[in-house]
Amino acid sequence: MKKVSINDIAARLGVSPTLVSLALNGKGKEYRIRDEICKKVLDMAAELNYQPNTIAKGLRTGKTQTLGVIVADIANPFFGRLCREIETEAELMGYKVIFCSSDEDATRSKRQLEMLLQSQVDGLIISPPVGSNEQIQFLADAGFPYVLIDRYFPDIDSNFIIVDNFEASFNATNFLISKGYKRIGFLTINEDLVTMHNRTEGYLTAINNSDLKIGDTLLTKLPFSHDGKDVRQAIMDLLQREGKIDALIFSSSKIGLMGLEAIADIPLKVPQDIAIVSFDDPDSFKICFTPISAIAQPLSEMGKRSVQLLVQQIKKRKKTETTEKVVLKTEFIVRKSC
Amino acid sequence: MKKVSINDIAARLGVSPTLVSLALNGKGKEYRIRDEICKKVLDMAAELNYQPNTIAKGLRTGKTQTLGVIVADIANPFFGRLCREIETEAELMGYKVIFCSSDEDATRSKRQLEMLLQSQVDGLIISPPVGSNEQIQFLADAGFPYVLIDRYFPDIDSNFIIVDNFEASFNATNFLISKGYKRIGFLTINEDLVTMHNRTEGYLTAINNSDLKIGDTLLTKLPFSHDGKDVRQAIMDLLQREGKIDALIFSSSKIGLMGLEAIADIPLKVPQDIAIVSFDDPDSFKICFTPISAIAQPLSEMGKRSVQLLVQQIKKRKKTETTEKVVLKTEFIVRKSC
DNA sequence: CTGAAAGCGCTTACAG
DNA sequence: CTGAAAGCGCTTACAG
Repeated sequence: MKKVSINDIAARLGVSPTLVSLALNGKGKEYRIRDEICKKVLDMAAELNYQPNTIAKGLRTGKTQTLGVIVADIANPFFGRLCREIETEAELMGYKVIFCSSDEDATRSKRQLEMLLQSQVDGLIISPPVGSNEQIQFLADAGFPYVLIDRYFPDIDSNFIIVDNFEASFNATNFLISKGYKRIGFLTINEDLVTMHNRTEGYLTAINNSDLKIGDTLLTKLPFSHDGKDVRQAIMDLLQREGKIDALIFSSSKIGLMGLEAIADIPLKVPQDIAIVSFDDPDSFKICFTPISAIAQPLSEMGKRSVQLLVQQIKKRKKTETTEKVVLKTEFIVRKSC
Repeated sequence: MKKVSINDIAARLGVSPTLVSLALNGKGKEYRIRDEICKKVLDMAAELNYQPNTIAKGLRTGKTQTLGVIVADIANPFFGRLCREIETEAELMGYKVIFCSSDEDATRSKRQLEMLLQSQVDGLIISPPVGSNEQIQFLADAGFPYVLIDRYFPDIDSNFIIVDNFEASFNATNFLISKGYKRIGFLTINEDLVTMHNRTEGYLTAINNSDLKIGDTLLTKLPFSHDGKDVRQAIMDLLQREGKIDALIFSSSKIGLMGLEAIADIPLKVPQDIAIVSFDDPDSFKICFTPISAIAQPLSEMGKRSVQLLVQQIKKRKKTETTEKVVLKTEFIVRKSC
């Protein structure tokens, strides 16, 4: 496959590569190139099936029209759908995207960040793992265009798109309280992510504002690395407390999926034995043994806004002085599980 | 963010860029550069936090260490997990990847293919939509490295990785027959994809080899564009045939998910009212009202093999004369739905 | 209206 | 052992 370049077209036509470049880029008018010549160039390009080499262009212009995205795992339904939204919006705005899954591992994300920077991406959308603070600080200091998504670091001034996790958690907990549930458990992970922290705080605040005298006794934090067995064990523990739980909130779809598998296996009947609410809203919750009430995040808006915010930043020549912090609302979808 | 180049290092050290390039690429020994100089270069690179510009390298060498992937939709659990496997294996082999979702639209995939080619990807992994035959033929004619995945075009000699869809479908149908089900429906889409075709053939062959005298009367093909309502309607139709269906096979997880939602809504009890088997095995099938028996594809192996096969092709300088056609086995996972 | 020249940041013969 | 030069395929002042 011999690739045809701008020079080939120029040679065939006996004109300069400059002219070909100008004509091809629609700058014919601007540079007052004769229409007739312009047309000849376009025709020849079509005839030779000319495909511009975008990396050569990128090297010259310093813009690659490529975005880098780092999320925890593109196979996870939450991030997969988010990535899809990002892809679609990016395509609309003329960007392609390189996706990376960090597995919430700061070492991996650091390697991926370096790779993306070396690939000369124009900007980054990142869901930063615990411990990646310096990586983000580096971007901030360098004035490199980036947008954080799903989480942020309170001590680093960044553009970010998140949802109001505190409120979502607070409302869901209050909903359960209003339904008469007395012993409401909360299952989360022991991480320093603000996202998870805020979800826990929302739950605890609702509990402490209520007449339920349970404090944080039904709050369980799973270790950072956990699997289905750990989740099952945690649920068993909550069931064996004096006055076992009558409702349980999962702080993410990942935990929720594992938790529901355990619950089906124990088995417990939902909502008779236990009421369930989970963060996120993967397809599975709709066809679950009992459809699960869910705190759905506005994935489409999150994806779109993050790309828009990023591209806006890329386009701006001077470093932006003020960062934009977008906090979106979640939607509480009540199904039969409570 | 001033980027530091090989020339900056050379200037600082008073040596030539050639030397720096050689040292940085570990060719010091090969070119008998003094160890001492090599070390100085490496130290200076570290000190200046030098990041090689991979697109400049790509322009010069003709290799970008980038793979292009086109699937139907990265948010679809099947393709999302497949992409994740591809990402991981590609990273291991030193490649980054640009993912595109074609939505099974040949016009979109054509645009994406052009974009990827213009981006100088070293190779492509494609799940080609109906009607994209010429796009694939073009790659084949050009001798461009590519691997098809999940489907292929019988009349184009390509490398591909698929599963044995006929056998999977044949076995699953026979399993239902052996369990005593008499009126086994099959819900698929009216597409010309071999994958879907083979699944249908497997079903029909099993039915026709049996004593069940149903022929293709319980085979329903949905229109190319279908939504939950169409699926629901199709199931209602099958239930209203004289001697309604007692078992139903879904030919993909996408249809399965919509079908199960309809079944929960009608409502039908699984497996009492109807037994269910579905192709693919998303998480949701495990926590479904009744866990669903599934035909699981070896996603990890598919992803890994496709990358390996592709990279092997890229590395080979001469065009490969023989293509490799990999047909993997599926795993039939029996759960409570039948 | 059009072209020659420089340069983006690399690598790779080639020469000495 | 090391450097000068060319070139990958573009774009962009600059000159005429």
